[in-house]
Amino acid sequence: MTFASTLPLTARLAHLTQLSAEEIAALAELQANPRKVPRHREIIAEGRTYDGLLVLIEGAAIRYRILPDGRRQIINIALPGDFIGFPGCFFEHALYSITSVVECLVAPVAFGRLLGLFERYPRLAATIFWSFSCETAIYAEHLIDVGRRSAIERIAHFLLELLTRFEAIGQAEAHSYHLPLTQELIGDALGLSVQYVNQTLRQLRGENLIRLDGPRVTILDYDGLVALADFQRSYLERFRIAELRAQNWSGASA
Amino acid sequence: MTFASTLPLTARLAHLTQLSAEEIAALAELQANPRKVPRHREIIAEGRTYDGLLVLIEGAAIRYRILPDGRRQIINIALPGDFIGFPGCFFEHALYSITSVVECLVAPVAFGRLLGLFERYPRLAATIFWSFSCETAIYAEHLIDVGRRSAIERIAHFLLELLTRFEAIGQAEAHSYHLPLTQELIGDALGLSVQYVNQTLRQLRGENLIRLDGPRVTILDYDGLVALADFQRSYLERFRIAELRAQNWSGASA
DNA sequence: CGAAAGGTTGAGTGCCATCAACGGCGGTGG
DNA sequence: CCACCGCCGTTGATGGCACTCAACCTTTCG
Repeated sequence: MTFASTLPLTARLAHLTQLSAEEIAALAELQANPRKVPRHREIIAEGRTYDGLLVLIEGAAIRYRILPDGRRQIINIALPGDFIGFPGCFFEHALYSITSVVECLVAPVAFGRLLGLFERYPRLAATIFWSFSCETAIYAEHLIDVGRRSAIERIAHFLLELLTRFEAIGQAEAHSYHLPLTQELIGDALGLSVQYVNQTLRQLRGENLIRLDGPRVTILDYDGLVALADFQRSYLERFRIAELRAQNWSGASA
Repeated sequence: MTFASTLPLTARLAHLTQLSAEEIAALAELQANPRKVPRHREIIAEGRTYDGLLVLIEGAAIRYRILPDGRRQIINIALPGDFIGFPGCFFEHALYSITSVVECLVAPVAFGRLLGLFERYPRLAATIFWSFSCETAIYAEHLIDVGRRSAIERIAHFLLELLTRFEAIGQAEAHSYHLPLTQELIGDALGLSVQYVNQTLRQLRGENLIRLDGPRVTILDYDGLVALADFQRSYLERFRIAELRAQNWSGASA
C-alpha cells in the first residue's frame, strides 16, 4: 500500500517524538488493512458493537449532531492521521454521527492489537496518549471559538488550526493547504450561517490576510491572522514538551 | 475523613458498574490525603511539573481561558468526583487556568499510584476509562450548546446536565440541587452575557419550568425542559451499556 | 442538457450584547 | 454597632452582529 514513512499517523507521531524504525514498522502494520469509504457515507454504522477504532489515512470526516429542527453542529473534523471513534466509540451511536466528507481511506484497529502494540512499544503508547492530549486542546479552542469569538476571529482561528494540523502531517507547504470543506461545513463547525461564512471569508480576503483558489487556502499574513485570532502557537510548542517527558511517562508505567 | 461510600468518585463509578468492597476501599485509599483549597484560588499552579492529577472531593472548579480583551470562556466545570487535570495536565499551564469556584477539597493522585491501581483492579481501570468517555460526551454537548442552541435552550440544557451530574454522585434530591455558580459563571460557560442569563432564567421561571431559591435549583417541569433543550437522557442510559461491556474490555486487556 | 451542489450577493430583521442603573446582602473595619 | 463597600442579582434602553429570506451565477455531473 503506501510507504510506512508517508502514513499520516506516523508523520504526526514523529512530530511528537523520535520514532525508531521498528516503531514505524509497527505503526504501518497496525494500519495494514485499510478500506475505502465513499464520500458522504456513515463511517461508523449505528448499532454495531465496536471492538476497535479506526485510523483515518486519507480524506476527511466529521462528527456531528443534528438537532430536531435541522440545525447541525460539527463536533470535530478528523484529518489523516487521526483516530476515529475514541474515546466515545462504544455508546455514541444514537447521539453523534461520523460521516466522510470526501472519499476516505480508513484502517480498522482492534482493541486487542492496539493494546498489544502498547505492551511491546510503551513509548508509542505514551506518544499516542499525548496526541490525545493535543486533541483535547483542539476541542477547548473550538469551544472558545464558538463561545466567545466573533465570526472573523473564529474563521481566522479555524484556518490557522487547520494549517497547523496539516503541517503536522506534512500536507501543507508555505502556509498553504488543500481545504476539503465546503463553506456550509465551516459554518456548521463554527456555529455560523453559510452566507455569513462567505461574507467573512471575503472580508479576510479583502484585507489580504488569506487567499482562496478553489479549495486551496493560503495564509498571506500569518502574523496578522495570528493576532486577529489570538492563536496560540502552543500547538507546536507542546510537541517539544511532550518529547522531553516521554521517557518519564513510560518509566512510570513500567 | 469521609466514609468510603460517600466519596463522590466512588458514587459516580458505582453508578457505572457494581463495585466490590475491595475496589471501594482501594478508591478511598487513593484519595486518602486530601487538601483544602480556598475559593478563587488557582488549583493547578502554572509552571509546576505534574506528576499526577487531582480528584475533586468537595466544591467546584472551572477550567477557562481569558482572551486578551477580557472575554472569558469556561471550558468545563468540575464537580465532586471529577478528575482535574486530565488529559492535558502536562502542558496546559499557560493556556488554561483551573480555579476553585468555592472552597474545595482535592486529593492528589500520583500517576504511579493510579497505574498501580489499574494493574490490581483492571475492572476499575475500565470503569474510569468509561467515565472519561462520558466526560467527552459532556464536552460535545457543551459545544452544541454554544454553537447551535438559543439562549433559553442553552440554559435549559445546562441545568439538566448539572442535575444529571449531581444525581450521579447522590447530591440531588427530587429534581433539585445546590448550584455553586453565579450567573456570571453560567454566562461565561455558555457564551452569554450576565444580563441575558438573568433575563433568560426569569423566563424559565415565568414559564414554571424551574424554580430558584438562592443557589438552589429545582426543575419543576422535567419533561418540558427536556423537550425545550433537546436533552438526551443517554447520559444515564450509557451507564447501563458500560456495565454490560466492562468484562469484555478487561478481558481484552488481560 | 438539465439538475444538483456550491459559491456569491443584498435587504431586512431579531437575538443577544452593551451600557447604565438600582437593590439586597454579607462582610468588615472604624 | 453601624456605615461603607463589593459582590451578586435585577431591570430597562439602545444598538449591532449575525441570521433569515431570496435571489443569481458557476461548475460539475449524470
